Amino acid sequence: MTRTPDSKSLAPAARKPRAVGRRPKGADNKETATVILDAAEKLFSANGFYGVTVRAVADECGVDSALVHYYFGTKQALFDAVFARRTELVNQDRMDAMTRYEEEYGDGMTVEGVATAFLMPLLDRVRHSDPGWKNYFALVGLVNNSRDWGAKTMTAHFDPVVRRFIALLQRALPDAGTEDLFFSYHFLTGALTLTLSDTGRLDRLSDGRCSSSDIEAIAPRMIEYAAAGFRAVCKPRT
Amino acid sequence: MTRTPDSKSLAPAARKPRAVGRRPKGADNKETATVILDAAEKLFSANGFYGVTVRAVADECGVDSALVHYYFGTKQALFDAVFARRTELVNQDRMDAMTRYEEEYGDGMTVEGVATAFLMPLLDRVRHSDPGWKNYFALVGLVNNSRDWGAKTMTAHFDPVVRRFIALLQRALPDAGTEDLFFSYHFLTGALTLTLSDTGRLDRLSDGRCSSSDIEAIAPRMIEYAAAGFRAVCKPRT
DNA sequence: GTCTATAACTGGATAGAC
DNA sequence: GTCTATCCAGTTATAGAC
Repeated sequence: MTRTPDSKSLAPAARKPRAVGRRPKGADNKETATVILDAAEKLFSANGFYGVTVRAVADECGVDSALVHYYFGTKQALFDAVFARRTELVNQDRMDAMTRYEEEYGDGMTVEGVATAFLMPLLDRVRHSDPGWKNYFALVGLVNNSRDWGAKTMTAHFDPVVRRFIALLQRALPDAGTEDLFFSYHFLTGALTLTLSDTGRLDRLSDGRCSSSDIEAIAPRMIEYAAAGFRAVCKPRT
Repeated sequence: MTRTPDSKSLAPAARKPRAVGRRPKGADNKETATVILDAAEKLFSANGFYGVTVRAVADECGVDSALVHYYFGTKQALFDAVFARRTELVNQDRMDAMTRYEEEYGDGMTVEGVATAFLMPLLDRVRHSDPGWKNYFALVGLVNNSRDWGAKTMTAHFDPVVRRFIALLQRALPDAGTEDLFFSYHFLTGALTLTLSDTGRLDRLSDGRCSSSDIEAIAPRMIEYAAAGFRAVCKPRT
């Protein structure tokens, strides 16, 4: 991998020289397993499953590569652990937010309100939290656009929260056809996961005027855009 | 890679047993280079750059792995050739379509019209063409959601056509702020590239009622959705 | 729990016969 | 142009000392 530091920089970052001393203990002693997960999350989000070696993960966090196997077994299991760790947390929050919103507004729900409950627990974490969350979300964006295994992974982890979202939308837009709702959701999730991927493309394209990590600017626009889109597509058809 | 046919099927398809006879010549003699590009396109789109080996590409099309190096040099160069081959073609068509639209409608351009000129040359190829185009577009979807090198690759290949698109939108929506236009474009391209990725997720989520490869159903909705979204986000702000 | 050492194998790439 | 044979760096994973 380090054999092609050439042309397009498709290669992962050159591996750091093996950390000489061990990982410093004491003051900053997150559990070793957590340290490994954080490093793996960062690298997987940038280079995907195959673009990361167990050794690169170990070197990234100054831990011996045998320890990675000690804690997680296989590389695949490490990947799965990375993906699952934060998914549970954020999906629980999204479920709760949607439940609260439905209880409060009942038959007066709006597309904006439902979308806010669905999106904000997620976008809030991108906004305030440690870089670990950003890395995790970038990984979700990458997985969501990967054929076959990517879709299977998304389905396995996100179906319940998405079905709940669509059910609420159906109540907010009683005349909407089911297919229109699914397609509209598809457009929303594409916009969302591209934002989460935070590739820097928008930044470059706009000559720095806009950034895909500027959640303060993106969140209200995403909700406005999606709500208008849903209403346009999900109107009764002839 | 074939070492983990376990859990999540994150592993690429098990390699076929080496084709015994050589690739059949005569009747079906596409150029060898083309055959290799098609195979590489298919595998890269499913598994990304690192998830594909030169040997897997060679086996996929019944060609010797040394031949892949003979024609393309490095694996990186092969990837670049795959990406560039169809990009030129489709972008030329999109440029032409936007130019024709502008010439015909001038100051009477609509968001729907501009979006149609931008999107349809691309979506038309997904609809009617050989599976090679589908594989290529899935690869674009994957690259667009990859950090760093993905964004750089997109910028290098797609910036001119996107800047042209945004310039036309600015004429169709004279009151729009530049940032609102960029963010709205960002949402559109997220929806587009998720569709192109054709991961099968929408199909599964909707229990088969909708498919991300059903372009007849998606294209009009995508244009409706995006146009409504652009108008909602790009209105004059206070 | 952590490290060293190494087994067992896969990867990209090339030299050289035909 | 095409194939065989091979080099060797880098890969996952484990056994076993501390």
